[in-house]
Amino acid sequence: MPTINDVARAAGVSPSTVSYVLSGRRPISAQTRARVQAAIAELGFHPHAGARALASSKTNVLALVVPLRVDVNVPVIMQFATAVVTAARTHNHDVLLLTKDEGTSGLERVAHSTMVDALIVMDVEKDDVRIPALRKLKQPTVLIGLPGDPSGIVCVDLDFAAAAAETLRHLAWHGHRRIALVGPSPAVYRRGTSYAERFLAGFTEASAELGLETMTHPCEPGQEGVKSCLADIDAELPGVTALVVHNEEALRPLLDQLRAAGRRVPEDISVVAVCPRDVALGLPIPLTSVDIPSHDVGGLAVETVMKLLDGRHTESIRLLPPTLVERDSCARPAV
Amino acid sequence: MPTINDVARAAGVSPSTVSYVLSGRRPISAQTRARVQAAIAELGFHPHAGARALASSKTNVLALVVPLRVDVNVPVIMQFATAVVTAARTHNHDVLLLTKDEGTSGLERVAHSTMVDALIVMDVEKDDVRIPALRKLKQPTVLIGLPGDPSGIVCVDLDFAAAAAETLRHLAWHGHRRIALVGPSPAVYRRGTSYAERFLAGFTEASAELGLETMTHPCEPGQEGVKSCLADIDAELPGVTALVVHNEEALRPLLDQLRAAGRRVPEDISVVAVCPRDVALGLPIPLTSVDIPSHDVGGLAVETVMKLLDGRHTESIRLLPPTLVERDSCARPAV
DNA sequence: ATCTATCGTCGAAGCGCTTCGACGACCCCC
DNA sequence: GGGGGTCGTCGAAGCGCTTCGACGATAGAT
Repeated sequence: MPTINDVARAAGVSPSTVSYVLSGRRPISAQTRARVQAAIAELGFHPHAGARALASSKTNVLALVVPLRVDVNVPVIMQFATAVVTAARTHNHDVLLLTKDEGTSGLERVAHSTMVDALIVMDVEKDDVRIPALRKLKQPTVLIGLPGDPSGIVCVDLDFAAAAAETLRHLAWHGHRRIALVGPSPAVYRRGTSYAERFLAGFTEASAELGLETMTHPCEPGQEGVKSCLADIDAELPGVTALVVHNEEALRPLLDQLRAAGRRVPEDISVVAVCPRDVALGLPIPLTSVDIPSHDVGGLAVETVMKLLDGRHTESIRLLPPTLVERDSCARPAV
Repeated sequence: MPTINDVARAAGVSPSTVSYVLSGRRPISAQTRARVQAAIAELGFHPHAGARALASSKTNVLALVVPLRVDVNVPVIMQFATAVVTAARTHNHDVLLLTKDEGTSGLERVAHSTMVDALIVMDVEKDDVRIPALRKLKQPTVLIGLPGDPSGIVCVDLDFAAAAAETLRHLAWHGHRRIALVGPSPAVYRRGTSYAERFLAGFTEASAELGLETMTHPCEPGQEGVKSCLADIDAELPGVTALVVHNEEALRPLLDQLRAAGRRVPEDISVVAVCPRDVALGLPIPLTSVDIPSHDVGGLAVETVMKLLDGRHTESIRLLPPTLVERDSCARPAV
């Protein structure tokens, strides 16, 4: 492995000049720059990351903390991850992958040992124990999600409250008045996962504003969970003409159950989902849905991190506006 | 951030002594060690990763290259990734996440700049362009999968040929004689993805050994793909009593199609799948399957990398034996 | 023509750690 | 009781890079 000294010698300049060519932090004449670049190319020089980090206090590495719980949303997480990696690369950064189960100590480890310049943390909970630790780090942090007390930390996410309102507005516009929300599993609510609560709040509020008759119900996973959820809904709010489903796993069994019960979608009952685009498209009936834009959120997280690293200002909460895409699962209610 | 000098001063020893306490590479008296450890704890000292890497030429970081293609197997990849991260952590290593789309240059970048000690590469293809580049790196590499020419590189994977044999043996034991393989999509074969070919080869060979009447057919994704695949199978090998499905995405539509055609599983037709356990369990009928043990393969990859880093010898190809798990999708054929 | 900026380059210091050689102190054995 | 080990510790030399201050050269302003 050639070093910067080898390059300097080959180009007939001093090492610092090579460094300045690389970083552009001081003006270098065109001829010198060309000679240096030629030497770099010829020797196949790559600056030693550790040496660089030591001298500059910058690693050009981001930490990404992902949940490794298998129970939910694995593809979504993977989408986030690849979006983050891809976006980070456009800013000349790499990504160190951490799992949530390392907890607070994992964050402190990589931060204190200066392995990373900044952190992106997914799957934050309402009273996430990691938040206080993150506040103390010298590296900036961006959360994907919204904790109970976001003060001192920058957060990005989809605007789930707006997403809920959007689904109801769409259904109301189609003429629906009695609508039920099939929510995530009770475990998700128990964990205090913020997007669940924000969606719920948005749903309730928009329902009141639009003067709709609605109800909400969490939904356990599996065929059984969906079955009992639907039964509860029929009992509590008979004559429901539309369902808003904020639960990826329930989608497939839900469609199965409806079909088994002889209720056609969308003729007898409309369905609007909140899920990633490919899930909405991968079902027997392409679902009208508010897409969860993992890719965009991941990209936004990286952009925000970069802003912070540049010392630029940024709002402390950035919510992406939802977009509802019409597909085939929504119609006017049967009279 | 305290440095090793701060710790040394606090403990009343020299920096090198602190270093030896940390690394254990030279004997240190119990008292001194205790004093140093106390100082470390009190100051909250964490060695600077860059400085360490510079001085020791070790980063304690592994690169993991994942495909970011969305079309296949996302959950499996995520399982691999978390398995790798978890296993790496038990060896005191972290994981840098790279995407396959950075290609050869991404590998060279992280390797030449000494960001990582070793690489784990997923989704290798038969004539993977990255292989020659990997051979040239000074860092050891472990592939998950098997390229056409694995010479000079260590590979780990599930033994897909044995898995195929296992499915046929199981079906034959149940009394099945006419069996079709529903394979991955043609795109997978075209790409030269080794597990597809190895499974196919194992299937054909075991079929001959067991004297079965079999056929094989790739399967395009989606309901349509499955439909036409089943039609082809019925045309080419009428009276098939069992299907071996080596195609995760096809599983669900396949069960749908069979049901729609009034063929009950397992009474009218048996199905054995090759897929991750949770996929096999998540379907309407729990499927008898050879589980793809992402977790174990990921762990094995890390163990192998560690061996190589320690300079220990290891076989150049390590295939995990498959295990078939009986569930509810297999029965004796109707007479 | 003189003074002051700016440009382009160099040299040296230093980032925080590991590691090698050295050196007492101590123990064991003949 | 002197020679040869091992034990426990220190000092110093780097690892490869960035960055600061310095300095000659050139250019612009007066």
